[in-house]
Amino acid sequence: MDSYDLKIITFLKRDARMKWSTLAQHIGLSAPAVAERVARLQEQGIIRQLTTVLDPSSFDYRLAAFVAVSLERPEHRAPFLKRIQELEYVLECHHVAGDDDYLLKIRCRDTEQLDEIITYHIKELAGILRTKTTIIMRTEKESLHFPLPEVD
Amino acid sequence: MDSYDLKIITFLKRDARMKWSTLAQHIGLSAPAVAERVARLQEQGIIRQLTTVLDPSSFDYRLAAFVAVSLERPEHRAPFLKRIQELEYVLECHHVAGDDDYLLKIRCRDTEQLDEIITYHIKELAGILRTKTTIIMRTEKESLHFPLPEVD
DNA sequence: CCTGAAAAATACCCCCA
DNA sequence: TGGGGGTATTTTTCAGG
Repeated sequence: MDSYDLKIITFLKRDARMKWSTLAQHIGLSAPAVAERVARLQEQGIIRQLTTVLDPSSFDYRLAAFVAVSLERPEHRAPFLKRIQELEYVLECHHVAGDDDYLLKIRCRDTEQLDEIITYHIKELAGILRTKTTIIMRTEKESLHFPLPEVD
Repeated sequence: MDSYDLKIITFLKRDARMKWSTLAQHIGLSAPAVAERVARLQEQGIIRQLTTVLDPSSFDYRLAAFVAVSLERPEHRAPFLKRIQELEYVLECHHVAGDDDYLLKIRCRDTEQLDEIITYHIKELAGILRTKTTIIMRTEKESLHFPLPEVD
């Protein structure tokens, strides 16, 4: 990955549909070269996906929450993680250090739906010691993009 | 927003660069109609952005952490939020209910850099009562995409 | 990685329901 | 108002160097 790749990525972060030809002009390569590099970056997994970020409130997702989960014993892990992958409302699941084992980020319609998800889809599993729910009242910043090395 | 829009969004989530013509074929509209709808969805803010998701480890981001922050008094909020917007390593900032005031998600190189960010860029501010750092050891799931209503 | 030609997709027009 | 169709133009793709 060289500085051309970095420049390409920088532009594609802002607009994933930018035309190869205009992108090529900006960075000083030909369009085929740019297309080839992007294909390679995708194959290498450096670019995970070119995707669409939607506005949650437009789809009636008005609630977000973090839910900390503690498991009783290690053997409860596998079924828990399987369930987490199935639950579409659970957007993130991180194994964390500290008092609790996992920290989930959940997005759903309202508190009633959150209650349903936690009570009937998570706590219902064997080996859930406890859950600790933290409601998000306002999201002040939500970025996908960590800083990239500067080029030029 | 009708079922055509939902179908369009569903495809664009998977591939933001999908050609209007192929997308149009899939959902049963003409290419110009699809292009027009996507432009409208962007104007309305339903589509926030067409962007690129990168692999953090490819860019030497090996550490992620949640940092809970408590502020002394409400007047410390504005400068805190301003600083948060400036700090590129802070990807998310949520105002939460409960013991702490804000929950940040930070992505950086290693623990030393995390220490530097917390100590010299966050704790350094006036009115920071305390911070509580939770290291993410493994991310089991990390999705941008909440479930959309089914169509057809 | 570039050039150049073939193929494809897009944008813009007007027409229609 | 919102979608279809046709055509000029742009863009992408693919070959060869």
